Amino acid sequence: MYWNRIIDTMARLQCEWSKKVIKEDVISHFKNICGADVSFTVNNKGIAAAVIMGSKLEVLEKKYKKVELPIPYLSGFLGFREADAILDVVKELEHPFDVLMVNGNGTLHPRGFGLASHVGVLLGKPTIGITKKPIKEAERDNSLLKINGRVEGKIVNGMVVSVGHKISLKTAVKVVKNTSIYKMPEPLRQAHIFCTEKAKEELK
DNA sequence: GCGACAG
DNA sequence: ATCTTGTCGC
Repeated sequence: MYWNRIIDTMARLQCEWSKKVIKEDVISHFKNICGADVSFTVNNKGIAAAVIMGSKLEVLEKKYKKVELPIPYLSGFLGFREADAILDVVKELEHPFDVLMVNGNGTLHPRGFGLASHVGVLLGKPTIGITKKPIKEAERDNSLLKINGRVEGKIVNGMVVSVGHKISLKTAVKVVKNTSIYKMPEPLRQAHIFCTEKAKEELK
């Protein structure tokens, strides 16, 4: 009964908060890069992990934390499921970082406020959204991805890249290219490996 | 019941 | 996301 109203409320908040997203570069040089991801165990519990890498893609710091996911997965509302978990673990990091990479969309989203933007606005730092496949509402135009007729994402090496916050799409693409060895930027890949490993340990 | 889905 | 091996292709 209340579920439809919850969804309406979340959608309204996304529209409102999307106005806060800055789709321009606020810094020009990216030294330390953070990747954060969440793996699930059971009953909406999971492990959030964050990894910081330096300019030569060396690991500077790794952190993980047990988390609870407040709502089930629902396309278009991933931010309300995972953003707090990611913020919790990222805030425990001691090293500084210039940009955060997240497994999800940024402005390539029906209401311009995917997980990466959600995390970015709440954190107040530059974020980049990266996914393996475009969100269903996206329209493809060669390597460009449009939502509501506007270019908000780009396909790079099979990955979908979009602006999370405080960065331009052009720069976001550049950062992703510079940090990719495999088909996923290293900070995100390491964070993913780390949290799935910890999630499996949790199941023992 | 089946397929589809940003994860 | 997660359950899960080998296999085809570059």
